[in-house]
Amino acid sequence: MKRIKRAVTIHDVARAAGVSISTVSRVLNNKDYVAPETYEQVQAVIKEMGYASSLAARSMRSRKTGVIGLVVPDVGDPFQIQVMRGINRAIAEFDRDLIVYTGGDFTKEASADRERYFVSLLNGSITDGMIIVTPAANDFSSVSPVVAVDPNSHNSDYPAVIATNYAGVLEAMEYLIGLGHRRIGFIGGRPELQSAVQRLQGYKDGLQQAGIPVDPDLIQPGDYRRETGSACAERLLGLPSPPTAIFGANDQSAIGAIEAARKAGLGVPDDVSVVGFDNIPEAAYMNPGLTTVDQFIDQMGYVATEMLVRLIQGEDLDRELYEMPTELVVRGSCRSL
Amino acid sequence: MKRIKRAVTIHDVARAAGVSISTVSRVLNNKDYVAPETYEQVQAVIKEMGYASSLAARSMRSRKTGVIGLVVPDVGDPFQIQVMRGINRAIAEFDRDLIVYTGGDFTKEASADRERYFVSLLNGSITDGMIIVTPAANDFSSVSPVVAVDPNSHNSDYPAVIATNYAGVLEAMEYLIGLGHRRIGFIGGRPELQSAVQRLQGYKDGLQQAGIPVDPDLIQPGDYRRETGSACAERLLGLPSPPTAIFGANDQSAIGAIEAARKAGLGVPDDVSVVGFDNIPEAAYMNPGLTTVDQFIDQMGYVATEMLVRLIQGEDLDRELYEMPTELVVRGSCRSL
DNA sequence: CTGTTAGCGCCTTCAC
DNA sequence: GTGAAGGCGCTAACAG
Repeated sequence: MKRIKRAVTIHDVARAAGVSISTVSRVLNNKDYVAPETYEQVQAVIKEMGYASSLAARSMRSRKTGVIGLVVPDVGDPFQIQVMRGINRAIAEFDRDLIVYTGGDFTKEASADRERYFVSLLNGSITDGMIIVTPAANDFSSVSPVVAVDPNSHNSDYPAVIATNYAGVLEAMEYLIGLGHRRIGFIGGRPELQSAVQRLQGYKDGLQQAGIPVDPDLIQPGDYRRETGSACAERLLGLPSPPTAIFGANDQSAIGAIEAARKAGLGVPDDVSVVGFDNIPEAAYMNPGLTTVDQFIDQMGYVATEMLVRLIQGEDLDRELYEMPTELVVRGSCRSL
Repeated sequence: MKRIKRAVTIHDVARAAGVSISTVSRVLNNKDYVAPETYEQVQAVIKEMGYASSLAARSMRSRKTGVIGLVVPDVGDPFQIQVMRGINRAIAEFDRDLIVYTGGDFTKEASADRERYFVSLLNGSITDGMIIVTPAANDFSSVSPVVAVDPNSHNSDYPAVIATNYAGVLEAMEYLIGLGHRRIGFIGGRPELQSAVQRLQGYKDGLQQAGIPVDPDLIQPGDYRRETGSACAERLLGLPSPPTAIFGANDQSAIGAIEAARKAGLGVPDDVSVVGFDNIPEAAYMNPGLTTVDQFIDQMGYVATEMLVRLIQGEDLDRELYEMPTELVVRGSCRSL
């Protein structure tokens, strides 16, 4: 490993090239006119010395760094991975760099604090702007713009991208009810997120539109995680009058529900139908495939990045809230009664 | 959103609190003695103004930032996710911050360049040290330490953590051969990585130890990705004399192989036995469970972080190469002939 | 215990 | 075209 004793600075380059630091700075930034031969000269020295300008120093002088920050609660979560994919795509396209921060396993309170900490640590100093996925915190103080993906219920004043959760669930409920299901269980999401609230509402309204009363026993409080989904489904299936279908607020919950069903010796879709929300890649891999509501996750990441870049460039947004249309994807996890 | 017009600096705080900037700096860093009442005073102002010191400025002055950088080629890969989990655990324990960079879909050449770029961008300026997972590049020029997880074959001079790949594969081969398998296919990993080289060698030597000749047709060049594993397995199973067992250089390859087998109407383990390497969580979820070699991935991440922290603190390492012992985990994906 | 003074590495006027 | 000088926000001596 070529471990250099002391970092090579713009000074070193200038000295080696026999020019002043301003000239080096100029060739670095491709601004102002530099004599072609001087340019080549300096470039050669830079390459030879393996010089790279210090992000720290650079960002201190000029407000733009070209790097975007991303805060995700859990890198292991498929939803969040998909969002990252979309962001990565956009990052490449907009010629930015991406730095991501990810918390560990924290309580809701602790993650909110970590999010705030990271925003104030990075934003405006190292980072031109940040994207926060499913924020636990509901306010951030930051010089630079912040965009949320699937925002917290209490920070609707941030620019954000969110799916048409309500409409999506409604469509899926109609499908389920059309199949003849009347007792439909629901595994909720992280209640502090708008998506979770909207999906729950869609569930209730879907029932009501069909004239089916809402049974509180059929609504289990989840948190978008697979294990929790499994536990919720277990309770649902253990009810005196168990549901014939289960709606997971996201695919992870639904997958957990399927696991619970199998563990209880129940077949999907033969004994219980299951529907999810998200359309993560796993949903298609499964056997049978999971019927779910596609919310085009990676596109959400892309759009969020696009919005953030506009804000960074000082442009205005067409709309502060981008609503990603959803689409029901029917696979094999449901059957008609 | 509380968007502040201009970032509040240490100056603003000092002025508001009626003290000098050094005093503010002192309370910030909890160093030197500050009168308790002054301390409280300043803390109050800091909180009220929502002040956060600029990482950029801070890291420019003092060589320590407390943040560790991580470069992972693909955040969507389960192996890498597990490594990150381990790193996160260590980060919390050592009271550091973690910033991760992840490339998009690049060619090998391009990712090597991106890795180098990021190391020089961050290391020594924003970051105290970096961990590189499965590096494509084989050299980095950096002031601050770099530790690799599953290193490139050509940079064995970096501190690194790697599993006992050779021994692990050997053990699995003995198991397979003990089951009566003689024609065993092999799906290789990313050939530039030491792990891939060692695993291939283990495969060959395992065969030879049992007196089974190595058939080149049975060795397919993979790249640790599921899709590639699937394609390789398809070729293997299409051979005039197909293998009765397939060894995937990692679990992703093995899972891809299982998919390919199913697509070809073959049952696992009834028609083909499959073994993987890694023991990613998915391996246990599958049905049947995947027999694989556990390399305690998250522990690798933990150890790498531990090593890096020592290096950052100027301590010496007991050994430059930490070898994580592996362990065969037998599940249901193999059967005896 | 607290304030003053140098820079850290870089970009940006302003002269030449 | 190029160099010199100032300062970004902060910490680390050095005085008091």
